[in-house]
Amino acid sequence: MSKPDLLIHTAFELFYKYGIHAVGINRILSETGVAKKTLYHHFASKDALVEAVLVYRDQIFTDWLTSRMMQAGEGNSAILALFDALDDWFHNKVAELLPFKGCFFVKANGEFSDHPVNAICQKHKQNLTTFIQANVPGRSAEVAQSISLLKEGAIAQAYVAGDLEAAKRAKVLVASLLA
Amino acid sequence: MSKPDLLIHTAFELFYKYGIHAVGINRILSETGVAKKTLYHHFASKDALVEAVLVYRDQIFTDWLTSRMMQAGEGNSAILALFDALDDWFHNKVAELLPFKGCFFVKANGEFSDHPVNAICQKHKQNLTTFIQANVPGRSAEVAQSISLLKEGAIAQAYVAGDLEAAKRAKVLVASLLA
DNA sequence: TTTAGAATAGACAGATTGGTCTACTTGTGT
DNA sequence: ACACAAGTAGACCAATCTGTCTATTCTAAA
Repeated sequence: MSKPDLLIHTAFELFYKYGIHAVGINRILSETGVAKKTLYHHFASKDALVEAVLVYRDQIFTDWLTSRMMQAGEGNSAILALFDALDDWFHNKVAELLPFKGCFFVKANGEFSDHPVNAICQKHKQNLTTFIQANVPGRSAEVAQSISLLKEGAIAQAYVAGDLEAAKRAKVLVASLLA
Repeated sequence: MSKPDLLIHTAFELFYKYGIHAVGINRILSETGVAKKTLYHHFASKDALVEAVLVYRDQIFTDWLTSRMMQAGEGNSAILALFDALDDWFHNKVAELLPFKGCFFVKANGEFSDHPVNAICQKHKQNLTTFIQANVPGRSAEVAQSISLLKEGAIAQAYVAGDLEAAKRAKVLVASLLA
């Protein structure tokens, strides 16, 4: 793996587990074995690394979720598959997402205020909502927002309250919404 | 206002806006005008202050939400009132909660890992779910969890995605759940 | 009026932060 | 064989972090 990729990968692991402000550059360096000069050769600042990490996670997560949905077909089956996918995530059955620790974008967004990070997080959520919308009867933006709400609720409830069955609950609610 | 209360109040404002790790002790001191010695006279450490802030917010928030619910009566009306209350919060109509910046407990929880803070945040969510449960037909724990899920989803969606009408969407879903 | 606790300012300590820099070693493509 | 980019270790910097401490003042109750 290239040095930039290694840094991004390791930084994500640490940021996701411990929080972004709680993890210093030096810790990322000592865990990767990469020299400080090399990090600053590839990234202008810690902020730049943070943004690269968000882009990386956006790609991994969005690819995974959309492929799980499309694999199930189109329309309602795709929507229902979304919640089956979440359920797998909560129960740590998805290796590529790493052990479940909530939504990285919600966490990152909460650590910054009036910062480029906030825009990246909002965009990530918007993109997913748009993808959902394409699979909703009549492509209704309203319905897509409601489904996103259920998705966010399931993730938050699973993480903060420790309700690992939250995705199944949300699936029931989404089924009645689509009916 | 007593010094400890002043410190807690100001610390909450800053933590809520900028994040806990992003705000240093010195900033809280300079904004309050309180001496450092005084802070450490009342709180053993920054961690102790953080925990006091969480307890403070728990009280303010829970008191506000439960009183809004009970004010509307019992049972289904209380549940529906919960989402009307959220809607007011999102639109900054609730002075005592300060300008809406998402759920403080979700944010705080995301900044710590295997730390007393996590237990406090989980407890806060559990307490609210228990209160909801008391107003649910048949006192079903399952239904209460689903309503909590909708509540969390509305807050996350309103904050991260900027969907300020999320509470109204959640209210529609909860109505169908109760029907 | 005495006295104890709460408050003050702010110097100080030791650790850690993000970031720069020098001097050197590698690896790769021409 | 040569040149250039990417990598190395780690010293160093200024700023900031949490937390301690001294020396002094305020305030309220006995």
